[in-house]
Amino acid sequence: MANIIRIENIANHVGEEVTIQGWLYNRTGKGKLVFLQVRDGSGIVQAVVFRPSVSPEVFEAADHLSQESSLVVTGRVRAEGRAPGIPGGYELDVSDLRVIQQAADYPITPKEHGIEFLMDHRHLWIRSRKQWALLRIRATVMRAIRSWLDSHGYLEVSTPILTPAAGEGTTTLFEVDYFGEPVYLAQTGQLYNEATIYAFGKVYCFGPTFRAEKSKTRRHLTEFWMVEPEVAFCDLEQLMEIEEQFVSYIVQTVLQERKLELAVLERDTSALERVQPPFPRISYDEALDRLAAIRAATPDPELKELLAIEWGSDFGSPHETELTKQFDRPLFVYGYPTACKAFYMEPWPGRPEVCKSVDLLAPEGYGEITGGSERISDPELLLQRIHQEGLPEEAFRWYIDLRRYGSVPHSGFGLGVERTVAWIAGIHHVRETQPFPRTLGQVYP
RNA sequence: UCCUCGGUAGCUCAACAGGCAGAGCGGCCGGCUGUUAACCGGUUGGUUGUAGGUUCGAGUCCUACCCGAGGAGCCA
Repeated sequence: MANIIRIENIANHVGEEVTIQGWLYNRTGKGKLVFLQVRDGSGIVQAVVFRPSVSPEVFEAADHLSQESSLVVTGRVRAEGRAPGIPGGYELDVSDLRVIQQAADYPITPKEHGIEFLMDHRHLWIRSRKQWALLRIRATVMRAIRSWLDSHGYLEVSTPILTPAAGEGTTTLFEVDYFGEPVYLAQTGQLYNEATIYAFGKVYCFGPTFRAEKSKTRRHLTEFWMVEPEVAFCDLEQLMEIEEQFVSYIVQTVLQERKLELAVLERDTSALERVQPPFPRISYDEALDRLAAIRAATPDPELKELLAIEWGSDFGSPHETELTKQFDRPLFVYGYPTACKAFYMEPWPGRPEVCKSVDLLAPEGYGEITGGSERISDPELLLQRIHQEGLPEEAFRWYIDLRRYGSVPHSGFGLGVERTVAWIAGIHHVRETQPFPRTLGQVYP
C-alpha cells in the first residue's frame, strides 16, 4: 500500500503513487474503463480503472461497486482537466483496489429527492456534496466566531442550559422535570453574561439554545446555536461597531477559506465581498417611514397588505425583506419601541417609549441575524420594569443584585449561527445548516 | 394555532369527465477506451397515507383522521 493521503492535498502528490481510503460517491463505466468518484471526507476524486492495467478481480470489483461502498484505492495521481471532483482537475490511475464493504442499496441517488425523504435520511444525506459543503462552512463560521472574540479580549464563559426562569417571557420554553421541580432549557445565556462581565469585562457564551415556538418557516429551528457577546462600559453605538466588525470578519473568513465549498453551493460571492464596515444604520422610526413609502409605491395589493404596520409593532418578515432590499449589506435597525422588546433594555434618553435596542438584518431575505441592546444599569429602573412586565421579582433577585455592586453601562447581542450560515452559504432553509436539525415535528434521526 | 397545497413502485412524478396503475431514475443482466446526474438493449419492481361511505365500478367523488411541504403569527 502506498502513502495514504487526503484528497484535499492531492495537488501536492502529482506523479506519485498514493492510497486513498474512502467511499464510492458515484460510478460510470465505458467498456474497459470504469470511472469511480471516490470521497474521503476531505474531497472527491475520480479514480480511473482501466481493464488492462489491473487484475481481472480488481476490474470486476470496480465494475460492480455499489454507491457508498467503502474502499481503499491505490494509483498514480495525474493532473487531468477533464476530471470532476472537489477540488477536481486531478485523477487517480488505479493500480489496485480493495473493497472493505460492498454497500447495500443506498437510498439517496444523484437524482432529485423530496425534502421529507431527505430529512428522514439525514444520517446519510450529510454525505452528499452540498450538505458536506454546508457543514464545512458552518464549522468555519463557528471557528471564526471564536477566533474574532478570543483575539479581541473576550473570555468564553459557559452559561447553564438548565435554567430556573424565563429570559424573555414564558410561552416559548421547553420544560424539563428537575427532581420534581420545573426547569427550562435555556433560550439565552445573556442574563448570566451580565453577571460574568463584572468578573471578566468582556465575555461571550456559545452553545445551543432552545425555543418551543410553533414556527414553521425557513428561518426557524427549535434547537439552534447562538453566540452572545456581552461588554462592560459599552453603549449602543459602540455595540454596533463591534457587531459590524465581528460579522464582517466571519463573512470574509468564509470567503477566504471556503472557496471550494461556496462553489459547490453555487453561491454568488460578490454580494459577500461587499460585507465590510460600516453597515448602514436606520432608526425604527425611519424604517417605518421607508416601509410607508414602499407601500405607497407598490402596485401589488397583497404586498400593500403585508407591509401594513403601526408604530409600536415589531417587524414581520415581509417588512424585514423589503427594508433590506434597499441596501447592499447587512442593515442595523435601532431604537425599537419598548413595548415590543425585552424588559431589560435601557430606555432612550427623553423617549421612554423607545429603547436602546438594535437588530442586524441580513440581506436577501434571511432576516434578523443579531439582536442586541444596551442593558438597564440602574437597579430601581430595572425593578420597575420587572413589575411593569408582571415578571416574578423573586426569580430575578440575583439579576437585580448585579446593579448594586459597581453597576456600569453595558451592552450585548446574540448572533444566530444557523441564519448566518444560511445567508453566507446562500441556501434557502436553515434546517440544512445543522447536521441533525430539530424542527417543529422532526426529532429523528 | 390559522391559511394554502400535497401523500400513487426504493426515489421523482404521470394516470382525460369515475372505466386494464404507467414512465424516468435506481437495482439486476448485457454492450461500449473519457464518463461528468453518461449512453444503448433487456429485466425487476404496487395494500395508490389510514378508516369508513357513494357507485356496476374509486388512485380519481364524499366524511373523518394521520403525515408532509409552503406561508402567517412568534422569534435568532
